Amino acid sequence: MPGIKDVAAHAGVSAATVSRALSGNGAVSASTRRRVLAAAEELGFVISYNASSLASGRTRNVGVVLPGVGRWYFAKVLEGAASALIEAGYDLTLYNTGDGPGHRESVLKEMLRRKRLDAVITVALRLTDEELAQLRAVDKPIVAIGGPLPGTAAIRVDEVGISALATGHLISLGHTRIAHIGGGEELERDFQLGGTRRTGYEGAMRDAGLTPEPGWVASAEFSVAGGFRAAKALLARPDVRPTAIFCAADEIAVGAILAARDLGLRVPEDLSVIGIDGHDMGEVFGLTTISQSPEGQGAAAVAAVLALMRNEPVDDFGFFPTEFVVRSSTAVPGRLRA
Amino acid sequence: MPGIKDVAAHAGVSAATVSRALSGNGAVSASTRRRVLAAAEELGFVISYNASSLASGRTRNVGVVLPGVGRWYFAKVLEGAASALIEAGYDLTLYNTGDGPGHRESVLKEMLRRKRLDAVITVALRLTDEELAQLRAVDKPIVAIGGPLPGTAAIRVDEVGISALATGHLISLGHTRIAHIGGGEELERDFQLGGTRRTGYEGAMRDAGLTPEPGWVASAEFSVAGGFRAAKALLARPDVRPTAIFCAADEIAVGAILAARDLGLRVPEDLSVIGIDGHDMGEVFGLTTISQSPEGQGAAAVAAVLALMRNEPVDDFGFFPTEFVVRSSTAVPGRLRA
DNA sequence: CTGAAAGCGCTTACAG
DNA sequence: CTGAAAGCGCTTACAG
Repeated sequence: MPGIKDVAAHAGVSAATVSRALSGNGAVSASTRRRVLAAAEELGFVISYNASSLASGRTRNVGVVLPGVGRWYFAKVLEGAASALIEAGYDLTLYNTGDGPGHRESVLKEMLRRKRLDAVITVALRLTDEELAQLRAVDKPIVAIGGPLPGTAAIRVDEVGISALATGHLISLGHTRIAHIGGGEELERDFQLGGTRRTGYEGAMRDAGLTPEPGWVASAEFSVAGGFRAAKALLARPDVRPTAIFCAADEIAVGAILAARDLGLRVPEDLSVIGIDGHDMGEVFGLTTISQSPEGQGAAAVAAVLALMRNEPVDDFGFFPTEFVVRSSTAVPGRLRA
Repeated sequence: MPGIKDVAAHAGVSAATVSRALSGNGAVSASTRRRVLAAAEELGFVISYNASSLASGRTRNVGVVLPGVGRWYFAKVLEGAASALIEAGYDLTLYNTGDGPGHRESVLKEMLRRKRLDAVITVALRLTDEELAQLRAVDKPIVAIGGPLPGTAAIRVDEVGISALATGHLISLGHTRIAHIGGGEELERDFQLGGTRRTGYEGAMRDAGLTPEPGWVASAEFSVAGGFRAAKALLARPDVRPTAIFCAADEIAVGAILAARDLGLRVPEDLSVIGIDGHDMGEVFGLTTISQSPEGQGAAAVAAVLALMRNEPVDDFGFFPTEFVVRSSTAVPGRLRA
């Protein structure tokens, strides 16, 4: 493997000049630069990031910390971040806090501090004060997606707002018997989505003067199976059956639609269902949802992190934009039909 | 940030001894080791991987190259690999060749050669000879999952065998009109799953003396929506309608089940459907499938890579085990019922 | 078992 | 614009 010295010899310049020509840091005459680039190309020179990092303190590597990659939302965020980082010439080191009891601790305590990172992007992570202090001690730019980290740049959608919007959509159609399926307890710790989305639902209900029946605020895993089970329970008793369900995630919503079909209920005639996400599966089910482009969130976090590394101010871009996608799973409730 | 010298001073030994005590390479007396560990702990010492890598040539970092993370299979493989790597104290650098035209090339040409990797795991990647040569030039252990890289350790399921098994299951139930939905063309380039799975299907059909109608071998995106569309087309003409479909992926199979329901066909009474994967969604749909544990494949690849790095021989473990999961989406065809 | 010293392959003031 | 030299923070023969 040729090193910078080989390139220098080949181009008839010093290693320092090669470094400057290749990195763009420092002035180099056009003709010298050309010679250096040609020599590097010819020899197939590839820089050693370790040496470069050690000498410069910059690593060209960004850490992405998330609670799992199996779930749709995380995978999409990761995809968006990976794409943006590769475009910018950065490596992506993946830290999965979710799988395994000690992993979360070892990620936060050790991995992140090994000085191999220029910046950190966290996804849907709620940190304890101690964990946050550890992260900050690294003194690198941090951008949080989803989970607001106090005092940190954040990419986040208006959870309460879109939840109220989704609930309001059902209300405006004439529904009064509206249930909600949110995230389960284990999810609360990190994701904290459940809480905020439920808040939006409850606010919209209250504002409309509606009171959910007991049991209408359920929780489920963020999965089709989770939604299926929760909706089955929710729809089991005909006397207190809701006419609409606002689900905190599209996968839950799909599960709810399947549960309804399973019980012989028609969607949307007998039951309206709305989700949040913009999951690819939504189209097949005609799912009305609020699309939140997780890929876009990942890319936005990368942009913010790159700006912070250049010491550019990151304007507080407010909430990440979402899109209301109306399909066929929501409609006027049956009893109001002509 | 304290360095190795600080620890050395604190423990009253040389930096060399600290290095040996902390890394385990080289002999250190028990009492010295204890003092060093105590000093490191007290100072909150965290090693600089860059410096360590530069000096030793080992990076404690494994690269994982895959064509995307959005698809279920990849996300699960990644999850399994990430978990196993963190357990072993390794970082995981993610390379996504899939998103963006130039990404594949830049990953293979540049990123992988930056000497920041101890080993590489590729997932479902079919490389050109040139790309393979580039990869090999890095001279690090390589383990391929799914996509067989000539001359490389590989984790792979018996694609042809399980496809024949799935098709055979339908045949043994009495089906003769069996269609197949495989992966689309764009998938072929990297995944090459479609091809081998179709081969298994065709072989089983031939062995049973069955000839598929024209149009019964369809292809789709590996997604619910893709399967839905392909199955809709497949089931459109009642005169040549199959009584069973073998789908190359569970997501396709779920799409097929939804398409059947949409057309008023009952599963399994009017149509049997079988998939491959073991997708979490399968249970809700009662999907019969062949489960292939992608997390397990990711973990197995990590185990192989770790062994190779220790210069241990990696036994050719044959095919990665799969599990036949019979649920309610497959049954004796309607016309044979009592 | 331990230490002094060279070296890993770059980057960057510093001087010209 | 360019080069010589020091240094980034470790590891590892080498010598004792």
